Amino acid sequence: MSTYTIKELSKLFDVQSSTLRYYEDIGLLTNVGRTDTNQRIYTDEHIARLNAISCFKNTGLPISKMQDFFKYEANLENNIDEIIDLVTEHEKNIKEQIKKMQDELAHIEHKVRFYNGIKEAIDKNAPWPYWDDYNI
Amino acid sequence: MSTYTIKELSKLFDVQSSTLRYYEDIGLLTNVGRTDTNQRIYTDEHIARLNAISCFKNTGLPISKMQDFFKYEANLENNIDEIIDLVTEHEKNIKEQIKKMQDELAHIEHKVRFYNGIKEAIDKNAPWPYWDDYNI
DNA sequence: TCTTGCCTTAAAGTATACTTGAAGTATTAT
DNA sequence: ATAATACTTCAAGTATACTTTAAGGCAAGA
Repeated sequence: MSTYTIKELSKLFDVQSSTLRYYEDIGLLTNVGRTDTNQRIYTDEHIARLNAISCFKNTGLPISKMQDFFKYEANLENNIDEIIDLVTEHEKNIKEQIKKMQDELAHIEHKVRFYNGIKEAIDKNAPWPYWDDYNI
Repeated sequence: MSTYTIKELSKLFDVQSSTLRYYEDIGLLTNVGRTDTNQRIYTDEHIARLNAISCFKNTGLPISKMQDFFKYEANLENNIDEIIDLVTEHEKNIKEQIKKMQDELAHIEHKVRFYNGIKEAIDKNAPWPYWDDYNI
């Protein structure tokens, strides 16, 4: 089983060392070992944790929910319903977010086409496309 | 051309009145009219603005970029390249966000299946599924 | 007319998620 | 050995995006 220094994890996950200390302070990272000179040692357990944190973060799960999640996970038998609720609700949220982003992407793509149309008109000294077409 | 009170816009866009005042303070809403007793009056121009703000917000564009966008839009002839850059980069960001969310959704769906498997095992008093399967 | 409730400004406060600073100890390269 | 860099704790600071408070003016129903 491998071990890692704070700097190694920092590079692996592209987070600052201070963020790793912060995650430990607030209970997202637990059971962090120490060298005889008090420096943190992480293990593959922490790699797995940080993969989960990264996934949760990328999908907009707030830290408070992550704290709940890892607390539930530490005592899964007694919190299985709570953890299922948490991940199921988060799954639903992600699907809604994706749908919303896809809808809004269409609007942004429209804006990109619209302003490129304006630029062409400016370059050719031609009249601008109608603004009526803009606010769809 | 219709006009709207702050309360009407607040309800239409599901934002607090204070947020509409804040958006005006920081330049996201401009040319807001007043009644003879100093109360704000909005027009369809502001409806269009708030649709754009809402779209940008839903797709994670920071307010500082929105400020740039509306400043460019107010003087489009001289800022057409800047506004095209802004919306094109934002389009790219949204696409990346959607892709990332779709990838991470697969992980969350895996967690949902995994914890439901645990729950079934608990309910049946059966042994738990292997943790090896968990960290994919 | 009174009361309730919405409007106004300006400044201060809040929530979330870190980040930085200070002071001190430890490690690494020359 | 010495200098530069990295580690430690703990508290305070920062960034973003609002939200609330205070103190007062305006408005609509009983």
